[in-house]
Amino acid sequence: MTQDGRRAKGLRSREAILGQAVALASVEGLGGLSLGRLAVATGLSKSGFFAHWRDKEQLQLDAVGWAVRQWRERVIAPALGAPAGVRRLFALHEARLAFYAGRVLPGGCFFFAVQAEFDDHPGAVRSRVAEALRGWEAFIRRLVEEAVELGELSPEVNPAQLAYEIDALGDMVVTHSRLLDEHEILGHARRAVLQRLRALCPDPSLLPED
Amino acid sequence: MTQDGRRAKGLRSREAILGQAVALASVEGLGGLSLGRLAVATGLSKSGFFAHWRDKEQLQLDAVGWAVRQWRERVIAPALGAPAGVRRLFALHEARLAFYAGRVLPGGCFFFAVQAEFDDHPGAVRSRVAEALRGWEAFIRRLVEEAVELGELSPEVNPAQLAYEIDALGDMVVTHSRLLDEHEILGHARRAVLQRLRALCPDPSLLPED
DNA sequence: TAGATAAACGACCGGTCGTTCGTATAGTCT
DNA sequence: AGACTATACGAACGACCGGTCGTTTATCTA
Repeated sequence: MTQDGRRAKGLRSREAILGQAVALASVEGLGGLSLGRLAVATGLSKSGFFAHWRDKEQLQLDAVGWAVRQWRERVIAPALGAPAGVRRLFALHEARLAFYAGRVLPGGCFFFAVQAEFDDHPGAVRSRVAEALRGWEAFIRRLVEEAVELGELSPEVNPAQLAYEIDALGDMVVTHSRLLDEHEILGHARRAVLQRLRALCPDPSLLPED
Repeated sequence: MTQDGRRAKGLRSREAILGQAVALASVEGLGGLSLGRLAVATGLSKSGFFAHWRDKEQLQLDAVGWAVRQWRERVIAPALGAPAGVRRLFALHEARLAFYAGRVLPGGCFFFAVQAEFDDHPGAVRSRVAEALRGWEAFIRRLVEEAVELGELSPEVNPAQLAYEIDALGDMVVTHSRLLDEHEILGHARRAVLQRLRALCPDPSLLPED
């Protein structure tokens, strides 16, 4: 319980480095993440890293963990502020779009970049990323099921199917908004999910019209 | 017009190399595409490449061009075999899913990998990729407009909006099918577009039920 | 105060990267 | 036959990569 100034400083360093690493990886990917450049970005020396992580893979794994926490705080938590049901489902979609539009990460989305990079590279990092993705899909599915149970979505809805649709319509914003017209793409992504939910909702007045 | 055996051989080499490059880049990305590994995969020497391309960027640009041609042959052309309208639109979606499911490229999709990689890296490659993406989106949009003109889609349909949805629902298959259950994801992607089109189509019998 | 410990550093290693250069070979043209 | 040219090669380069090592500095503990 004694407060060790040394360990506290180390913890601060780790957190700062992981934040930078996630931001950098959202642009360059976890593989293109060079320890040298990361050192420059954090004002530390390259060799100093190995006091905190055994090798690059450990840093990558911790970066995934850090990104999961960030996603929970910036996307999931805000959505949980909305009332359960179809409104919470749409709030989740909007929170995600806001995360992208707000340029929280310079590359848009850590997970998108890392999924595209590691889907064909078996290993510990891929396993963690797949686990995070499964958790995310399961979370959306649960919100769908909640909405069905509350009678706010048609009972004929297939939760896994709708979860895939919502996720896909949001995911594609990351690259397309950077290669095409950002404002237009964000509008398409928002309206696509909104109209889909309104069509399935017995009481569309729960959701904005447009 | 005289057939030069030397140039013919060079052309064959270039085509073989570009095919390998596109396949490799669908896994590693265009940046992670190492000339050394590419040389081994094609049975040539690394230095021999520079007889064909000034530098790596030229090779990358040609690889994008090759991938565009491949996409036209393997996805767009088959779809054009279907009658214009909503059936052609769905045939396009199915041809794309077949391209992924058939493992034509080991990484699933060249464009997906390259878009994720270059959306934040300005330069000639990014410009070409963005141009290819604009062309692809415009193509889907045109098929939507055709279907509307033929009365096979509700006149209230926003073509750009629907094109985004179809593209997004197909795009996300690339990573998700590799990180989750492939068969399930393919089913979600297929059914999502199918049901969306059937709901907008005055004569749903034009499309399969499921 | 002396010893232990954690954080961070500079110098350096072997390996791979993209690229250059000089050269050999084989097909084409005059 | 001789000049020319496209293809391809081996050797070598400078830059950068992930990672190791020994050391210094600051802090905590006995």
